[in-house]
Amino acid sequence: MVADRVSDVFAARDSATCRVREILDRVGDKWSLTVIGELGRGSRRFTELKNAIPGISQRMLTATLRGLERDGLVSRTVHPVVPPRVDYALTPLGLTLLEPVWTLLNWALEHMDEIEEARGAYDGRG
Amino acid sequence: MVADRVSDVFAARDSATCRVREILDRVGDKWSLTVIGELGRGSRRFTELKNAIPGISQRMLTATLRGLERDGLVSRTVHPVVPPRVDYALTPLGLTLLEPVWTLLNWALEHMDEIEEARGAYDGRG
DNA sequence: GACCATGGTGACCTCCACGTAACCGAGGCA
DNA sequence: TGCCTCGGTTACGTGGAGGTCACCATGGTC
Repeated sequence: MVADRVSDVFAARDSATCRVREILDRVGDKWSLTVIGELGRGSRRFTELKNAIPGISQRMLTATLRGLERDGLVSRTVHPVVPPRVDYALTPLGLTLLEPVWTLLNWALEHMDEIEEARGAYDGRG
Repeated sequence: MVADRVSDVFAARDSATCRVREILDRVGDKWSLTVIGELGRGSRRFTELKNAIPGISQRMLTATLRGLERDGLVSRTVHPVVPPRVDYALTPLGLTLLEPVWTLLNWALEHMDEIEEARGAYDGRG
């Protein structure tokens, strides 16, 4: 049963919970997952990312990419030409992240209706 | 390949990305995953949760539980006794969430070292 | 009458994630 | 001499997440 495995891992609170929080802090911000999803489709230039992700500001795209680069999830390649050309891509480590993300995404797609319904019921009760 | 599936889902930006953001907003806050993890081990009373989760304040525990209850992930059972007794447990829907959470947790445990190392290298370069 | 535990609620404050807007430097091009 | 593009950086402002602390109702118990 899945619950048992989860419990076992969660039980080691010092190591596990704090670590999962660290990765949630990384991936749980507003743009990281979207950027990772876009880069999952292939290498992208800065401006390509900006155009592909509606609503993201230049500043936030830079910040998000820096964070992902710092954590070794994304690689940054500068081509010394004019105008500048910078390519971003998922690293091998970044690629391995796609699977857990996909699992979560899939869960969201499968159960969003139930959640929506539960919210309606809860709010209806007051 | 996992990347392809992820990309396909992410490609439907309107439906998928916004939905995964919704679930990340729920699960990505500071305490929800920890509470879910604890409840994954079995039903718990309010005070048991408070004691089991070091650092959480009464107010945040209440808020977190209310949010999870609203989304149908956690059930709340009040026993009309004195002093009050309130039991919290994962709903069937909440139980299904354990698997994707476990996947993410597992990824975190497997790759945290690499991330730590990447951070060190990045910060070292300045 | 005073004190305890339980399961909260509400006022208040702080900090930071995020948004907006302006600016920048190198070179091509007209 | 400007003006363009690309890939940023910097200054500044704001909302909301989350922390702290006080307070509360109930009834048992001493």
